[in-house]
Amino acid sequence: MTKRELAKVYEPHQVEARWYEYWASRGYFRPRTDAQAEPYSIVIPPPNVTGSLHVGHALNNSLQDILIRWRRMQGCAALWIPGMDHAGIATQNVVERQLAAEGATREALGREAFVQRVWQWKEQSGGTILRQLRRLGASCDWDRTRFTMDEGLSKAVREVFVRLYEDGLLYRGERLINWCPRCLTALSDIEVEHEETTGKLYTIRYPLADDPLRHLLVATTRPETMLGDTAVAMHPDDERYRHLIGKRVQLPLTTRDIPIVGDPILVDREFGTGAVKITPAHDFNDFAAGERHHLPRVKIMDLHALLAAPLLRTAEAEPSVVEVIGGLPVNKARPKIEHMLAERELLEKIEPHKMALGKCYRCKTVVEPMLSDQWFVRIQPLAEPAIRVVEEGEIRIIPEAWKNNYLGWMRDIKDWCVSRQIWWGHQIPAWYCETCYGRPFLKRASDGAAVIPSDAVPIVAKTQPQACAQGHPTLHQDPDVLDTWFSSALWPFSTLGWPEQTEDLKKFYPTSTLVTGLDILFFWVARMIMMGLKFMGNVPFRDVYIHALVRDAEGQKMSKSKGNVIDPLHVMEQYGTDSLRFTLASMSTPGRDIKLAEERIEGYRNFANKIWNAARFILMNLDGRRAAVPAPERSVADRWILSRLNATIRSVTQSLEQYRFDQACGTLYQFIWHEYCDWYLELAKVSLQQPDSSEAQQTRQTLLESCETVMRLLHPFMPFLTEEIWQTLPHEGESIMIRPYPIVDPTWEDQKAEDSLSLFQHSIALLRTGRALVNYSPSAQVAFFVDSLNPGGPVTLRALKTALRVLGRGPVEVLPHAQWNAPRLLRLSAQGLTVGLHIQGEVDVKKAVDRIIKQRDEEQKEALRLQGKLSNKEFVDKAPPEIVADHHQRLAAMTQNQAILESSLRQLQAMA
RNA sequence: GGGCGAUUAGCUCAGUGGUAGAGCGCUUCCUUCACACGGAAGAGGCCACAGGUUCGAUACCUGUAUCGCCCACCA
Repeated sequence: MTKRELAKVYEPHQVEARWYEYWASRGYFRPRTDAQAEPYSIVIPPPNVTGSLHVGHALNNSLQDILIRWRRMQGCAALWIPGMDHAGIATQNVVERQLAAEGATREALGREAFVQRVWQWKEQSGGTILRQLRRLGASCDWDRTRFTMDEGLSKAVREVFVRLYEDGLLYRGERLINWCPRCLTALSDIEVEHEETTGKLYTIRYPLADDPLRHLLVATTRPETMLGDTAVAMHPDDERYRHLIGKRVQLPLTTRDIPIVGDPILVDREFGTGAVKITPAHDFNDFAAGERHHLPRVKIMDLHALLAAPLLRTAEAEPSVVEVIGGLPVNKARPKIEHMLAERELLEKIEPHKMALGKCYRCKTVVEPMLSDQWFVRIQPLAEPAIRVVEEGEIRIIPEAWKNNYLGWMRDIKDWCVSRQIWWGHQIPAWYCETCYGRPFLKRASDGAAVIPSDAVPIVAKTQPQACAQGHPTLHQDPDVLDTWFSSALWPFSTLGWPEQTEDLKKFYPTSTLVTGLDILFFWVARMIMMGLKFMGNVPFRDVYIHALVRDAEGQKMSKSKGNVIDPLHVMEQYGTDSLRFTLASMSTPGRDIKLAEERIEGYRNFANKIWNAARFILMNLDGRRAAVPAPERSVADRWILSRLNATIRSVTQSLEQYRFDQACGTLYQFIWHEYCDWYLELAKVSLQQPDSSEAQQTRQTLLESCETVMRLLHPFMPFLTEEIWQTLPHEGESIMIRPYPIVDPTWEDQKAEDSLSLFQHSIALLRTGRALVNYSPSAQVAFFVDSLNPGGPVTLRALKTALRVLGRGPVEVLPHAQWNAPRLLRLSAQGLTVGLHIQGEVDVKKAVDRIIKQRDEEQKEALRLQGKLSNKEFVDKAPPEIVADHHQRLAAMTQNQAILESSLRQLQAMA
């Protein structure tokens, strides 16, 4: 396409698809292999295989792509490893829902067929998100795409499991864990979300066993669990109850009586009645208290969180009670219990009470503390070095505010429950010998899986053993799978080929930067640090950049149910990928959530179009011109823009080094729009008026050079637009994305040119203000004077006279203010600069008069303030001299301004 | 209950111990040969509140209020 055919409006669509294909086909996403190139690597936070791109992903991956493109252009061997997470529970839920739609269940299908079905689904519809990342421009090395359940990563998982076990950092045992009664699996502590709710605090009368007419008052929020009580506790130093310790109470609704124990840890004397029921099988505190007092654990709930009749009978509930609540879920049973207690006059009172309800992070079902056999990682020994590397700065957390968050959690970390009672995931590499155990294992009714007894001895191995140590072939593999975050924890080294000692591993581990959201700091980041240190002996990454959460314009979390979701695919379709990327990056202020509104994206779409048209202008002027010898020296304008560009390069690079994407974008926006387009292109037009002059040739060269540099500077942020323009400009090389990133060039720095242009800009601005005050159309030619009271000012202005005339649209004279001699002049003055505008014909000067009066009054006020400060002895003595001098200077300038404004005012009033 | 963060223009947000800034929106003017997804000129702020430090505080310190987030087994 020739340059003249470029459309007036930038159309991102074909451009994006075309260039992405071009980059991919030429292998630019692979890291360069020359030995001296410094490695720079990022592993992607693997999105769920079920996922599709939402705006959070768009942010996360835009930032990663900015970093990786930037470093690649800087000459690093830049590697960005993509991949996906199998997302155990989430994926299982998705496929189960599909089955349900077909009227099937996973139990009916059986484990093997179900897992196969998930794989099948994964091959067909999984990984949509990776295609969407391409749309976003993500320059991942797709040849290295990994999946947490692919062969290599599964091998890494087994290796880690075995070694942790051998090192005594993994154990299996019966503990109270968080149980999701809908997903039917254990959850780790952080997989439980707490939600504040108002419940009720029940005060119940427990009759004393030896004196049933007297009662002990016990407070609880969960009366339905009382059937599992095995003791009542009070503080041993509590005067009210001390005599009761050792006695027993009759447990209402049952035929049991239970002991009264003293427990200073569990009981807070100030709360409730000072007496607490202990239900070791259904409450975390009570479980611990039960251990201290060697209490039995009475289970009254099954895995669906139903108060199952057989369990209730075992708990010695009265038959009539079993009749009423047997088989009911917790929330249905509670009012029945309440009613029965009230009937027996055992309910003292009910008060409203605030409490935090735990919910499953995958399905929002209320979780139950449940007693069961699970695998745990002994976390303390892993946490200690992981704390140290962050404390000592070997890993930097950015913004630093989150560091304490991390350290606080790590210092108080609990053992990690890693077994899940689902089918989709890495099955635990532990086997149990039925023969050695001595009794046949029970079979679970639902799926026929062996129920492994608590005290069975596991054989942990990387591959399935044929027989146990005694030679028995009667082995059963643990039916459970590992927490999905177990494999994610290995991601930075498993994706590089570990446990093999690959070249990639040697070159790219530790990775350079991890870009992620705060929501998975504990789930993922902390665990990667622990596992990296344990298995690689080194940190998994140097920098952790934590970005914000994207919310809607009202600050609400985006969710499908609220209907406030901004779909990045839709946005890219409508405004272009570059606009979306630039918007997200420019809003990435550290430590603050992003409230994303569509208008914002539109604004940056306009920015992209502005750039497009600037480039179009340059191309039009480069095109078809007779070659002239460039002028020996660059013009002031040329030197100025190169000096400003240089400062921009410095600033953008510094911002990127500090992960200040917002600052980098702001700097680029300001420079490109308000310096490059608003001023430089206008100034360039002046010298291009004689297209065949050597000055014009020099300007064309500067235009080309600066534009090409700006494109490279902007490329990491707006990869498509910049490639499209860059390819159209005369250029060297195949693609902008493999050209060097601009570096600061000291020879471009030119403070004198910057000062000159600053004076020029102020003159034009003042003149335009004057024209607006008397309503002159921008095209009308109006003569004007200009004078600078600063030394050197007039010389500078005279040198720029042509530009003043063209941009000021009128004949201009640079003369000392005293020599201005015209009957009708509108004079405006600011900062030692004065402009006088010839007023022609009939104009309404009232607006100008008002404006000048206003300005004069404001300046008077400010002058008085300055005078006051300067006559304050303390200020003059104690403030830094440069500040005092600055105040003096400003006061002087203001006095001059005022004189001019006054005379201007008199003249205008005479005219009116 | 503990910890952290926020409070600046109508909205979304930068920012600094010494003249308060941007984007969007708003008002007025302009279709001038890069761009109306544009240009120009404007209006609009006791920088949450109260104390303190300082010659000087929107910025530093303390407290208060409101909002948000994270953590937490007080029955």
